[in-house]
Amino acid sequence: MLSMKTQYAFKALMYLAQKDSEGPVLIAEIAEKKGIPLKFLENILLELKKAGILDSKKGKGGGYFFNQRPTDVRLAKVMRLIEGPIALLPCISLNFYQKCKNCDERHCGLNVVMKEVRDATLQILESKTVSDISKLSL
Amino acid sequence: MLSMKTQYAFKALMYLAQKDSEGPVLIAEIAEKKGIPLKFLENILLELKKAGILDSKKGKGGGYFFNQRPTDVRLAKVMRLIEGPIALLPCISLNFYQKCKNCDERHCGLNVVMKEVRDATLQILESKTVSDISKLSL
DNA sequence: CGTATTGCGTCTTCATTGAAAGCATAATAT
DNA sequence: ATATTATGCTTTCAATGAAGACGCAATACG
Repeated sequence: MLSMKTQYAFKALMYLAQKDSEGPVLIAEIAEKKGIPLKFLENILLELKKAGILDSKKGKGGGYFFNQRPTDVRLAKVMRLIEGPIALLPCISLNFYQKCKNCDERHCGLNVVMKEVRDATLQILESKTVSDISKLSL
Repeated sequence: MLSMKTQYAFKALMYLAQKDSEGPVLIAEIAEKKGIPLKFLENILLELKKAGILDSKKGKGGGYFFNQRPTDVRLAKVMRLIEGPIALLPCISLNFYQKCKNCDERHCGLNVVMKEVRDATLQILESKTVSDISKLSL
């Protein structure tokens, strides 16, 4: 199951994508419309900014907006950034690999099956973008 | 990512499946061979027993063994039992459904994509059994 | 200017869960 | 009876999730 943080991140990104042409959006507006605790949302948006996905502007008329185009932000990227590994086991993860103890990966049936799951999941999350899911929500 | 508990559960089941014909297996033996903390493993095996997957015998010559046949224990069942929901969002889960706030599920793009992920994952985890993964490990 | 607006940074808190460890009890084979 | 082994119950300890408080920094606009 995804953490609240990740779910909030996706919701915020969808909201921003829908308002993409309208200039900076207030954190408070996103928080209210999407039912996200304000301070928590600040952290999330900041993380997305540091990763180069969003940008922000301070002061009056400020707020958050996309730095990259929503059509370029793949869901897998957001997942890895906020949630961490996509694979179900550390010994399978492409970006967060860790060897597992007492287990020869070349002869581990669990490894084989979980790789199948990872590949199926990745195929979906790498092919869909924030723009895709925001458009599905109209 | 799966919890340690779930990873241990799978490893223990694989070990038991490989020794299926040799009578009860000691908790201590599984713990040692698979590098699992003894007391933690006790809890896990007990849970698997209460779910009807395993059975145990006390006293000398006792230990754990399969109640159901390993070919009948689907990975999805173990996952749901030990880990919880397989879906990435509560509003998608078949067995642990919860409505999500501030989100109309019929018009949520995130919902659509995460359902695809769930279905792809389920197709694999429902079709593979403990017997399958234990045989892959020889 | 300076003042209101808005994001940024840091620190603290609080509850939940993960991951065990300890110890006493119950069943079984011999 | 006794040794062996599983079971039950309680507690602990660390990490993480999920926030809340408060002050600082940048910007627009008059």
